[in-house]
Amino acid sequence: MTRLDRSSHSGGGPAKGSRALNSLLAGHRVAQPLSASGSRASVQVPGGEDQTALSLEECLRLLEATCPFGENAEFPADISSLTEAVPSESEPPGLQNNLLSPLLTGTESPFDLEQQWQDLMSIMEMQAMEVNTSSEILYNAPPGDPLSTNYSLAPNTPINQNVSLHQASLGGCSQDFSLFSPEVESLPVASSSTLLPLVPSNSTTLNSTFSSTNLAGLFFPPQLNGTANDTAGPELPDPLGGLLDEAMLDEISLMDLAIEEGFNSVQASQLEEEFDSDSGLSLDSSHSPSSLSSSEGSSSSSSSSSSSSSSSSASSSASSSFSEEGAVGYSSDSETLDLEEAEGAVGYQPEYSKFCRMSYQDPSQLSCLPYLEHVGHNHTYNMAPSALDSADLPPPSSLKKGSKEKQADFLDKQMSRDEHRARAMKIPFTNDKIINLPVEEFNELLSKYQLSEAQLSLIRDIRRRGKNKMAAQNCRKRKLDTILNLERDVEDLQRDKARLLREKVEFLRSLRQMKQKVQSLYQEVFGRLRDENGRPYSPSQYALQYAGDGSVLLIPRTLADQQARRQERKPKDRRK
DNA sequence: CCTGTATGTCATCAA
DNA sequence: TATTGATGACATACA
Repeated sequence: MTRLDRSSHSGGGPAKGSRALNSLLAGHRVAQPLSASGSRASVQVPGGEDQTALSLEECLRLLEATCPFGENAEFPADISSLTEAVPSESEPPGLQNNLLSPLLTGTESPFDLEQQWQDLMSIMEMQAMEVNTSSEILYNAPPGDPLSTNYSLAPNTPINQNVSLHQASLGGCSQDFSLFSPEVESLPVASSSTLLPLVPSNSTTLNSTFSSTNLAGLFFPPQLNGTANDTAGPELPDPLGGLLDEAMLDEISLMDLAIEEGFNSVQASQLEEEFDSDSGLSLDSSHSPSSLSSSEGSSSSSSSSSSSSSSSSASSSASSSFSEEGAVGYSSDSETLDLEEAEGAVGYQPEYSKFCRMSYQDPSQLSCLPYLEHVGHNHTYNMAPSALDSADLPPPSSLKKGSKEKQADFLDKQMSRDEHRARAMKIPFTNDKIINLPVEEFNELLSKYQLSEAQLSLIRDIRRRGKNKMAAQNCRKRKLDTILNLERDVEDLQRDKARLLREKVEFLRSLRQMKQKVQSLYQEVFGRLRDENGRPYSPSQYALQYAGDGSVLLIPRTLADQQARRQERKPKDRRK
């Protein structure tokens, strides 16, 4: 938000006195030559007298450049009442349709700026939904609402001490940001660059919307305009004004903070409503890491987990399965095979299984699996499962028996049910081979042996189950990864949302500052105007208005309001 | 005992 | 058509 910061400090507060005003204006020095019309800014009284009280042109250009918002919709009350009071015939020539043109002429293509503004507006519109509740409240706030109070307290506002500036500064400014935009685009003022983001998106409507702008109506309090105040029409809702409430801005900032820094319980409660629509996925930051770690480890540590679980399980289960299947002894070859089976049962990763197959060809490689090292010394799984089941291992003759028993138990625990079945059915090769060999090799292997139908059926089941087991593990891993990715996406989106909200708050803050600045400048300019008798003009009777040729006109409020009202109608007619 | 988690298994579909 | 992978559903073991 550097640009906003720059914009905010570039203007500073309204200056008092000509010197201060000049310095203030110098701060907004317009680098670009005057618009095509080149006419000097002038203050015109409808009577025709041309009273250039001061360099209004620059002042008002500054005003425009400083406040790219607002439209004639600002003060329907003033407009409507004044329109009724003043006949249109009294319009001074050149007042219509040329209120802004000088400021627009010579304007360079503002498309890129417009694009920026459009982007901003789209973001704000999207997010306006989220703050709608509070916004609506503020939109409909009565004239004496906190907002009006807030803005009536604008610093250095000599004219409107007792005036509520709610309408002037808020009512319409947020309604249409296009009001002053042309200046911003056309004037390469140092400060203008800081305002670029606020350039309106629709430059084509600038002339129409701006031409009728009644600056007095914008910035002078209804209290000063007796008739207008009484006949105030329905206020147009201000889509942004409500957002400017300081409390709400702070709230949003807090929410953003909460979002960015993770959701603790308190913050989560604050944001509960905000993120109610989130998916059922747990967004708890504390949850994510744990779930992530668990999932990450699900595959990599599957072997250890399975081994630990099986080891912790009672050996009775293994021995019972042995008793069920009641197979008999294995050859020494089958011992090695069993070792592999144990591996196959534990190793879930396909790579691991392949490695196990290699280890079959070179059993010494088993040593790389620490928990299988002592398996190599276990000779008990040569015994029939029934023998193991009955716990009648070699006669209780020596201490070795105990260790062998343990090893046998350990191995049994490593064996899957299919491995036990395979052993029971005297399947002459490892489950790992059964499962992982390619079809051709698998069929080749089967053809080498004379296998019974039951054995073949078991082998096929083992292969099917083994493959499905790995598939299930992969499937679960994928599922976890998907969930994790989704959670990450949600977090990213929440971060983006928080960032956008933060930007929105900054924009609104900047906007409010600019509104105050424009208001002060207007009052400064108006307050320096003097009539032929050297007396100041009454804000209740006169208003400043842009003319299309770049001049600034001092016109009766009634007339200005009438014009504003007329301009207000035009868009509606067009819509029809 | 209940509950949540991890894992294996089956059924099914699709490639 | 057989094989294989993916996945939902269920069962089981376990903490």
